[in-house]
Amino acid sequence: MTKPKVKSKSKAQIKATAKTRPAKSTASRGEATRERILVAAIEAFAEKGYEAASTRDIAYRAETDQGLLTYHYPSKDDLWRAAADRTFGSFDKRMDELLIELDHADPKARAREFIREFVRFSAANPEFFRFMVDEGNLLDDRTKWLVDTYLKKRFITMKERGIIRAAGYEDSQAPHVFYALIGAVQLIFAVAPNCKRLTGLDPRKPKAIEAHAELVANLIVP
Amino acid sequence: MTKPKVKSKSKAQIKATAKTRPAKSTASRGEATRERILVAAIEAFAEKGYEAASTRDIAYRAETDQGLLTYHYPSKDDLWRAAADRTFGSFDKRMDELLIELDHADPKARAREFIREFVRFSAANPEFFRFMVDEGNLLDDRTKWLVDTYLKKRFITMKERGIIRAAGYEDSQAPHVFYALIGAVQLIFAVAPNCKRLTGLDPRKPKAIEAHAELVANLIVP
DNA sequence: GTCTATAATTAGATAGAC
DNA sequence: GTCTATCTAATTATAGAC
Repeated sequence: MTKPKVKSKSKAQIKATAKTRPAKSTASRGEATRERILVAAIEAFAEKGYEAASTRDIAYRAETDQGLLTYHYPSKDDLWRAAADRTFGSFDKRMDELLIELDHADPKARAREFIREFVRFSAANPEFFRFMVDEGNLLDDRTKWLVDTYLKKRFITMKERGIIRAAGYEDSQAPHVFYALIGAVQLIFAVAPNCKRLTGLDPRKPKAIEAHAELVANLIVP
Repeated sequence: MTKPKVKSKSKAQIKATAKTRPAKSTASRGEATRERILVAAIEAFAEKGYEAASTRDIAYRAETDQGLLTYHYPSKDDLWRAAADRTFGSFDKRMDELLIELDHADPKARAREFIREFVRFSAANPEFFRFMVDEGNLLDDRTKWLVDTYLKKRFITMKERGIIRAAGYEDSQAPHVFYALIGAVQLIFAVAPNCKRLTGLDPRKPKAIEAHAELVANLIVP
């Protein structure tokens, strides 16, 4: 639990509050540790990318040590896959819910609201973009896994649910629309500190999120 | 010049061809080595990010060794700054030329052609995006330097040369337009192998580049 | 200018005490 | 389940021969 040389955000002493409650079973204590490690891993991988994120730093962020991290996740690759599973799994869940909610709207209104909600979700979960870009330019095992396990499903759904056509494009343009949409929506949140320094606008503020949602919805579905 | 354990692309034996020509001065030989190292560094930093790219691998890609790399660039940070200077410097140069070329066009046509040429340049130089995203989410010294030295100038130019207003937006929306445009234009090229596997379309092909240019120009300036 | 050898750190993975 | 200690390998930076 010693702080590694590489600096990372200081954390509130989670364990301090846990001590005030009656002791839980060792099993659920383990589950809680496992969860803290996973949350810390998502944060670290999103911040620095796979190679640059260290398991020592992740363990430190999770208020534990590297030995215990290895107990819960035998290898760094296992930990990355668990982190990606959580990130893309919750994204999938939200998008599927959303498509059901919007089932009765007319195609154009549905496409616009889908995009707006996609912006809101991306602002709250900027790690999605970092995982995708970090694993986008080299076709290693992790990249292939990410594409085959999660992105393919999303790409197909966008076509089948008519988001592409509702926005006024042919299905043959789907690849261009797909990446243009994700880039237009997510880049600003993925480089939020950069944006703040460059423009003075902090894109994480609620007003900025809504402004971005409106702008991108107008871009894609005028 | 020994190959590092971490694999990278194999290179043609540049030195072999150099041997067939009359010997050049040691000064210009050094310049050539310096240049090969810089090109290799841009490639490696764009592929893997600052931390994950190793100076040994960069030296190997440049057909030399880590000792000589350190002779030309005393520290990894120096090398990164030289690589970023080259990348953003040539981008600045092209964009400034372009604005002069388009000086006599009407505002809307100018904005559209500016975007199209921005797409073409981004396809040929995908490293721009990786540098920006890699240094976007943490406000370290390199990020601040990048924003203050290069991005600020581009952001101001886009407003002053009327690209924002010509596209039909208020200057107050400039931050949103700026990042939405860059994301919509560049993501697809930055994750080209990902796009190829996901959609079957290789965005690096000339036809795909033109299709993307047309689509994004229509998005931003309908 | 070039390259080999090496020092000082840090990395992921493992062993074992409690 | 938790944590300390340690192994092996990779990292940046440096020293010095040629």
